[in-house]
This record gives sequence, structure tokens and C-alpha cells, in this order.
Amino acid sequence: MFPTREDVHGIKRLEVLREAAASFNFKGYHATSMNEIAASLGVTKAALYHYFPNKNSLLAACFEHAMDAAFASLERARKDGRNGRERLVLTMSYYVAQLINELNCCVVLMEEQALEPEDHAKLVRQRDRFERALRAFIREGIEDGSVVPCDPKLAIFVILGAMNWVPKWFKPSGVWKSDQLNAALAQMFERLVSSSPVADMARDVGDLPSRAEPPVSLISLARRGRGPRTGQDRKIDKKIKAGGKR
Amino acid sequence: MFPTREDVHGIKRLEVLREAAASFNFKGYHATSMNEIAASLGVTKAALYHYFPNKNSLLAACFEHAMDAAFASLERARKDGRNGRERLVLTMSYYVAQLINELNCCVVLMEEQALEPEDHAKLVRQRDRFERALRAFIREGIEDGSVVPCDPKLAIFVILGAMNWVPKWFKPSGVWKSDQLNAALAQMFERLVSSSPVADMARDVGDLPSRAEPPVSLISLARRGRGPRTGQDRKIDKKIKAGGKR
DNA sequence: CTGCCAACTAACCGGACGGTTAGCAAACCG
DNA sequence: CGGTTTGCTAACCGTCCGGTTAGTTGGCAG
Repeated sequence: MFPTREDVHGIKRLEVLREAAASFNFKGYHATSMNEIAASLGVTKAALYHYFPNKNSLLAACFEHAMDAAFASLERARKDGRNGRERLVLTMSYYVAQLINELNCCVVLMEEQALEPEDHAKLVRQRDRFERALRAFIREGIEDGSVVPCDPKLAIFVILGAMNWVPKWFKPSGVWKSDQLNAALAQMFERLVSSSPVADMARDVGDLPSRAEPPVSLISLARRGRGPRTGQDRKIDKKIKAGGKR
Repeated sequence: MFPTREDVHGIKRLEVLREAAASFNFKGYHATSMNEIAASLGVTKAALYHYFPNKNSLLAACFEHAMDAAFASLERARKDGRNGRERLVLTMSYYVAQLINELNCCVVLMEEQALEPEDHAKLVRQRDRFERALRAFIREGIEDGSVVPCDPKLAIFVILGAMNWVPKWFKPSGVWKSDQLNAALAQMFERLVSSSPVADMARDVGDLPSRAEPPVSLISLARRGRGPRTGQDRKIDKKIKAGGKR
């Protein structure tokens, strides 16, 4: 079955979201104009309003996406981890993995105050719930002996800070691969909270084992950053479609 | 000697800077308008242009201030610390202490890409130098046995991330005092990099010993957030000045 | 072939924001 | 005292940006 019109719409919508998330992360929400997002995707500003009602809803969707990933990671880690420490470290690991290859290097957006009041309130509720769950892992770990006695609040702030700083220096195209980063961060967090001496850490993150390259989005990648579409592009579209069906 | 006109000018300039830094940290550079900064100080926008040529130079001054504090902390720690680990942890401790009470809770500004190209280049140079010095502390510590073998780059990224996240959750008016925060962060960083088992950490940051309240700025505090000055204010100014001389 | 709808562009609108100008009042200086 | 400078306000300007509108094109259903 070929993709229906609705499928295509959904995929393009996601493309817009990824582009926006990448820009918001890199330059900040207010420093990113709708025109810029549109131009990077090779369309005009007005086209974006077919997928999102306004700029703010784009930001809200980014946060929603991130929080979904957070809770999914939480659930997976709850099952896979055997004690508080393992669950905590696994949560962060799953979380960063999911966001890095779904939302194009974005880890966590920082300008939550730019959200509309309702969206903001919702985010704060969800984030609090997430952070409470993480702190609970710390307490659980202290009780089961896997985590060193410490202030759970502070420990989680430190870990989240390190996580949220990642987009500022990590580029998926750099020497460190995303799964190397992920493993190295897990080692660091483990050392931070573990009650017992931790196995040696990597002396060089680049030496960690790494799987194959993560998949890259296909749609609109060829057109990225080449200005608005022209009549010529429509013909190309037609050709591609015809070629695809053959 | 009473303050000269230049003294007053310098003090007010610093007040503007503090207010701007606090706003930039809280809402972000682009989300803060000159009107808002001015209003919080009880003046009009145009008044700000007596102290800074434009908005961007305000941001540049913030970064300059922060980098000065960074290098000062580095030097102090180089002398006070007895090995790589101590020097690293002391640097961060001095740094956060200085910024918290000089720049009103600001730790590090994040929107460096908003700077003018020249300012940005200068900042990047300085920041790289700072980070290289921190990484050198890690390497020094690994050699002298005070730091666990690890990737210096990653360790510093993790520590800086935790630091730069502080302004997102720490409020000087909250239950944790700034020196409690400082001590607790030092414990965390120590545990992260130390080669040997670390003394127990605080179970509750609020239980850490704390000195008296940090000093609060006096100038313009009374007027903060009460709209532009009117003729009435001038008379108040006069009274204050007269009273001060008596 | 015909009519409709989705997708998109080009052009435009209103408002906010950075920055400027003119002018006034107090402070300083001889 | 008079003349100049400083510190500020009120009003204004140009630009950019979020969002809208009208119109065009191509695919698709009947």
C-alpha cells in the first residue's frame, strides 16, 4: 500500500516538528523565526500553518514529544532495572537515546516559560511527576543499598543538568557517536550515585563500542536549505512520484 | 569622601547589568525587552542607553563578567588546591559563589549565539581556555592519583552542565541557602571524579551549615517595579541625598 | 472531462521591539 | 549667578516577525 494523503501529511508534520526542535534547541525559541524554519524545509512560512496553528503550538509539541519519551523511558526502566540505581540510570539512557534519534539531537528544550499558560502548567505538572519518579528511584536505591546516601533532589538536579547541557556540545556528526555518548553518560551517572566502587570509566568516549550509524530522515532532506519551491520543483515532485510507482 | 558622579554612574551601570543578567537568565535574551529591564528598575527604556550603547552590549557585559569570575576562580583554586581534584572542585565552588552574589543568582548565560560575531569569537576563545584549564585539572588529578581515570572532556561537560542548570531551579530566596548549595554541589562533583571513596554526602542540602544571609543590593531596590519616575521621585532623590550628607 | 479539495505561494497587516531625538530639570562649575 | 553638562522622559521611527488572506496549481473522485 502506498502512503495515503493523510500519511504524507503526518510525515511532513513530523518533519516540521523535527526542524523546529533542532532550531529551538540550537538558537532558542525566540531567536528562531517561522520564516527560518520554513526556509530550511524549502517552503514558505504560510505552509507551516497547514501543520501547526501557530509558533507556540510548535514549541508545545516539542515538549509533548519530550515528555512522552520521558515517561516511556521511565516505564521501560522500571521493568528492566533490578534496583533503584539501575532504574535511574536506565531511564536516562533510554531517554537520551530516544530523543537523539527521534528529534534530531534535541535532548530537552529550555524555554518552557515561552509556552502559553495552559501548556506551561501541563508541562510543569508532567515534569514534576517525572522528577518525582526519578527521586523515588534514588530513595529506592538508598534503601536497597544500590545508591549512596545523598539528597535525592540535588542528585536529580545534577543529573538533569548534565543531560540538558548535552545539546550545547554534542553534534551527532562529531567524533563521538550517539550510542558512545549514551554509554559514557550512563557510566558517569552510575559513578555519581552508586554506593559501591564502580567499574573503570572510559578514558576516551570515542573508544567505546558503537553500532552502525543511526538512520537519517529521508523526506525533504534533499531539499533542505535551498529556498522556497518554484514551478520547477513541482515537476521534480511529479517525476519522483512517477518513478516511485514504477 | 562622598561618591562622585562617576561613582554613582558606575554603580547604576552595575545595577542595570544585574537586572539584565537576572532577566536574561530567567527568560532568555530574546524574550527580554529593553522596556522590561527599564521598568523593573523604575526608569524608561531610553535611560538604559546612557549606560550601554545597545542591548547586545548588555549581553556581552554579562558574559565578560562571568568569564572574569571564571578566571579569577581558576587562579585562586590553582593556589589553594593541593591536587588536581581539589583544584577542580574549588574552581567550581569559587565560581558559583562569586556569580551568585555578584550577578544576582546568575550562573552562566546560555544564549551566546546571540552575541555579535566579534564578541562571540572572544567568548568562545575565553570559554575554550577555561574548559581546557578544567580538563587539565582532571588530567593532573588522574596523574597525581586524586581523580579516577576517565575522559576529561566528558567529565567537564557533565560538571558544567550541572552548574549551568542551577539557575533553572535555584532561587536565593528558597529553602536552600546559596552557601549550602555551593557545599552540596562540591560534594557531588567530588564524588563524581574522586579516585577514592568520598566522605558521606548530605542527606538533605538544607541541613548543611550556612552563614548569614548574603548582602543584598541597596540601590534602586526600593523603587524596583514601580513604573517610570515622575517629578515626585526627583524630590525623593533630593531628600535621600540631603539626608545622606547630614 | 468537471468540480472539488488539499497544498502551497505571494502579498499583505498590525503590533512589538530596538534604537533615536528633542527637550526639560537638576546638578555642577566658574 | 549664568552657562554647561548630566540624567532622564516622552514621543517617535523603521524594521522584523507572527499570523492572515487571496489566489494558483495539481491530484483525485465521480
